Amino acid sequence: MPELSLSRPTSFCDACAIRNRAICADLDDREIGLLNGIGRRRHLVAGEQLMWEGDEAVLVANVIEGMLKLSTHLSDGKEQILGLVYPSDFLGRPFGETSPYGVEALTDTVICVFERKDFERFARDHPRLEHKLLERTLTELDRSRRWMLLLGRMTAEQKVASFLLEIGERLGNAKARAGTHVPLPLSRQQIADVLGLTIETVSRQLTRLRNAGVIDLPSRREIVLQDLPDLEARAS
Amino acid sequence: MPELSLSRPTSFCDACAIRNRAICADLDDREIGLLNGIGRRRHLVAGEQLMWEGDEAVLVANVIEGMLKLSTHLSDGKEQILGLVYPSDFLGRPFGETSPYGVEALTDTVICVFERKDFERFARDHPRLEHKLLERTLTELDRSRRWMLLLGRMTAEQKVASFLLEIGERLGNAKARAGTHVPLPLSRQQIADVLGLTIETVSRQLTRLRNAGVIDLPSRREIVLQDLPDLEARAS
DNA sequence: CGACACATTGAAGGTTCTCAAGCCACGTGG
DNA sequence: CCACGTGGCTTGAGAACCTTCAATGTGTCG
Repeated sequence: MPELSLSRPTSFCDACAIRNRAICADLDDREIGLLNGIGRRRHLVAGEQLMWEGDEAVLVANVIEGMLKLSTHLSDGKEQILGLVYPSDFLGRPFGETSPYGVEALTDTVICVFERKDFERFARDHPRLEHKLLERTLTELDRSRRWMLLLGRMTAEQKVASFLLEIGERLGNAKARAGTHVPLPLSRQQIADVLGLTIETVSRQLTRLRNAGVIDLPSRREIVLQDLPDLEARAS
Repeated sequence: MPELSLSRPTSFCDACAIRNRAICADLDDREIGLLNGIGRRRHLVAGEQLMWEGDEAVLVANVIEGMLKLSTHLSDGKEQILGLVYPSDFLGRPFGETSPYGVEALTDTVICVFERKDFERFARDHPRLEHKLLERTLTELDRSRRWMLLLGRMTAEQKVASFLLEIGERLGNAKARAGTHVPLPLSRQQIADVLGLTIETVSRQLTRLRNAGVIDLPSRREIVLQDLPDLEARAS
């Protein structure tokens, strides 16, 4: 922890990979210093559960590296993934007592965690932070509503194509181009749980797309988007 | 407009039915006066469209009376209702350029509208209001995510039962009791568009529930919840 | 190499959708 | 007052899509 030996208490945040994209972006040095005082870094390994559905929401976090899922279950055990969380996204439920979903790391992950109460106090004292959080929450609400259209009205093919486009955009670290190699942080079962399908239907749709030359599947955890326009047409 | 003749510029808000439940709840008299200066009341008749999907988002509003729907369409015309908006709810997309959904009144409606730009300026100057808006947006996000579970993983019967319970809670002006008479502000087609089903499936499920004695359907636009525990069991 | 988890493929089945007809409530005009 | 038309809702039959169940295939790690 060489950061702690510095005289200025800025350590983590200065070197933070998402410093300018997360909700902390608008804070000045003094504020960052304060925030740094109540947060700490934490590593999660793939598959590790950070929060459980219905449990008391004790912490919130910024995602620095890696990817997580938010998910909930029906009484018969069927799972629905409610959201995927990417680097620079905010994680957790401030101003609420219990977590309405479970949070699990899909890949090895680094997050910057805060006690929820500490974070709330800080947020109420720093409107610029709260404003950033509001903008982010509004964007997330739009995103989840677009997902409702997918879940309610799309066919299996449209769902899978939409999913591939989304993941391509967010992980192809640029607007997806033809031939983009995309790492796939989800298993087939998890893709099914995102799309409200079964694992078999997802598998069939993927091989259909591969046979049509629209995508390639070099391994279970990689996808190559070969014909973007075609994929977009199928996602319509 | 007798309010304008008063010396204090408080008029509308003082008499507002949702004064203590909307996002304005935490404002003091001076702030309410300012807010009142940039807002105005507007009436909508059932079926009237307030905003169109994809259009520039020029206004935001508080709902005072009545009910509205947020909806979006697939290219082939299929509609998905993304949310129902009740009295005291906030309406619109602040801090965004275009509206990601259309807004239409389901019943005759009274709203308190603001130019989006005016509202944003006011919000940034009044952190207490922005905080209220944040809490509301977080709650709305939770709600829309719960709806994702419904859309992705529930059977038609579970969807219809869940819908009836939700509407019973929000319109039965109390925690729903057995025998509660619930007005139904949606047509069968609109219910289908909320649940991601077809009108025929909704109709069949409703008659199944009626035949089972769980509900009664005195008219097309009324529902009586007769056996709450049974309905809850079917919604599980 | 063998065991295991995960993924693919196939065949059968079911729930929901589609298409079509009939029903009901309501309003209008004869 | 009743016939009639209209729009919304219900009901039925058949088809489609996705699921379920089951077997086979593939990659990874000891």
